[in-house]
Amino acid sequence: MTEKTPTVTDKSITMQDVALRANVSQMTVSRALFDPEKVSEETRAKILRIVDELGYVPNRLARNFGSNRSNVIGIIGPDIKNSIFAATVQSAEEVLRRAGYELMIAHSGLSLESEEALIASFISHRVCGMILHNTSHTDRARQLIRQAQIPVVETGDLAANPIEMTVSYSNFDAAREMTRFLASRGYNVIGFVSLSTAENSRSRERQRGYCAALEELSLPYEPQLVMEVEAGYEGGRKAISHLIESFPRIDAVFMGGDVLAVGASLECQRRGWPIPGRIAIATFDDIDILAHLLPPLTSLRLPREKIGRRSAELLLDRLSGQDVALISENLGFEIIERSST
Amino acid sequence: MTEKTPTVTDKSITMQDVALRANVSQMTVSRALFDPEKVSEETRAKILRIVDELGYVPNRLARNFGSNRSNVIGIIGPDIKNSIFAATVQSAEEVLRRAGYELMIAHSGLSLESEEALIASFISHRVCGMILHNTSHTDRARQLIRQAQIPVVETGDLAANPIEMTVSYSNFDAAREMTRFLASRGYNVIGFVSLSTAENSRSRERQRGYCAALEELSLPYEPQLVMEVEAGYEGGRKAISHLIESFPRIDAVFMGGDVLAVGASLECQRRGWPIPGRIAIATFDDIDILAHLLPPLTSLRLPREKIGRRSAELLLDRLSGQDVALISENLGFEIIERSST
DNA sequence: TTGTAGGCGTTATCAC
DNA sequence: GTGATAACGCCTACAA
Repeated sequence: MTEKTPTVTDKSITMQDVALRANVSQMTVSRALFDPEKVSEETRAKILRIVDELGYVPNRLARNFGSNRSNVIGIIGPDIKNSIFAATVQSAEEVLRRAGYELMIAHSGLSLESEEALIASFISHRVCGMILHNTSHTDRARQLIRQAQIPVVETGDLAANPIEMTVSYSNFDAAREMTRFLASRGYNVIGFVSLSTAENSRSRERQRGYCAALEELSLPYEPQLVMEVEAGYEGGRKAISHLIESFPRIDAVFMGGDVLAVGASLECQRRGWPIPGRIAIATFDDIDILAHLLPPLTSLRLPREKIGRRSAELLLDRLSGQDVALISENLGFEIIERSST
Repeated sequence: MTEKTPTVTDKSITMQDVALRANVSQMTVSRALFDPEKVSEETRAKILRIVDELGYVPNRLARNFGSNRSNVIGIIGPDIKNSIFAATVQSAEEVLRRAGYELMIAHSGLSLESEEALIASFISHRVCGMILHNTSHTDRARQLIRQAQIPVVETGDLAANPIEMTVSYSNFDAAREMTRFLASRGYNVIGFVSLSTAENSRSRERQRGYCAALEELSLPYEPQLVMEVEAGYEGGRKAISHLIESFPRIDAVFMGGDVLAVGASLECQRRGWPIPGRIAIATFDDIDILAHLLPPLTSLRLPREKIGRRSAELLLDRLSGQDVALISENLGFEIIERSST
């Protein structure tokens, strides 16, 4: 058996291997690859050719370790399947990868302890930055981040007490505006449905916004009009049935979550309750389906993609040395009025 | 200003720091943490106490580098927002994290070249394994993986030519079965709608399955009954309108994608076309909403979570030394019959 | 433009 | 059970 192809070696190729073949020092190979202006045209060409021949791939682990700075950014959210978080991850990833960074991902459920453990894990990996889709953290989590001295962007809500940078819309403002919008359209017995406010600070803020608007509008707060349900279409269906049956005067409902709203809409259709004739429906997060429902649902368009993009950009700014202290970027929202109100 | 708290140090705490405080060598600290049986009860306790006091966090970068084996697994899919991929990521992450691994994530669109670049990037990070939500790859991508000698699981479809391990259901089989199912219910002018088969091998396999079933059933293949549309609800809506108007004899349609099916269902409602009276609808991927539509849609339940879980488990098996060569795990699917057929 | 020396924080290996 | 020492593959800093 002739050996036309080199025998398979177990160890991967290093810069040293390239250097030997090119008759240069290992440092010159390093420069040719990552600091090309500092190497003569000629040697660089030779080195690149050999790199290609050998199929050399730089060892990022060694690079990051040696230079004491990684190109990995960590991102933590409650649930990867969650549409806002998924959009954030995707758009952040696009920006970061183009700039040469990698993304480490983890989900924490809604547990702050779990988030803390994930943060610790990321920091032990020496991530050079983090995006947290959450604005409440354990004390130790905050301390870990401070100690690690890495840039962090919080999203999911405008952090009241940001660690450093926060990029979001305000759940409170958005809910408040939408409630006011419903009132401006003549509805005055407005229900509010969300996920558990005890577990989820975003739901809590939305509920607060709803309450604040009622107060401003001098509308009475009716405890029976405020519900918390389990996630899922079923939750939305049950909620609207319950509201209509237990509080027949209700004329509008503001669903604090997209899936809940779709469930509610479908339940109304099934029951033959006209929207908005019997009840108007408005909701958070303008997911695509809302425009196709019968009738299309009025909703809050959140800057999903932009949140990820801006978060990434701010991280990059900080990583390139810009020493901007506390940043709070309110990306706002938009009320999309459709025929459900 | 008295110094009650130690001055902030820029550099993070190392094993050496712990070792000095504990009056042991740095190696003993390493053992106390990661090989505890090899250290006396007494010294271990002392070391752990000091680790805690100092808030020492092991440097994973250094560990991975020093041991020449990382605890990071890479995962690449077409689109993080895609429901099947998101479920795969989430369930894989749960299994892997429990075993002490991290996840690096990237999305490739549908471009094989882009996937290749991402694979190269992951390999340069010395990921210890990969999950690819795709079964077609460039030659160089395959070569990179072979050369890196890391375990890889392919998902998204049962790979015809697996690199090593593949965990999925068969898109071909599933489409074939569903088409046969529709025929068994008495429908015999069955349309098929999917995303672009040129760009997406999964769509292609689904279309092939549909065609194969027609042939087995001796039903004629009508080119006008087979459509490819853009992703989104709008695509599904346009497709069903077009099919019904241009081929009125149609009595059922098999939507090769969940969003398309929802769009089609909503369009039928809007048009007043009874389902299944005017046209029956069946679809891929039993997303939650299908059960709540009017009428609920018959669909293929895919083992979404299980795909991620099993992929992760197989990787872990391989990483713990089990040298199983080619594995192809067909996780199957299930037809969920609802009133739309 | 190129090279040399030293170090990054850990693990592997061998000695005590 | 514990310690010393040499890697690991690259980058920083300085020298030629």
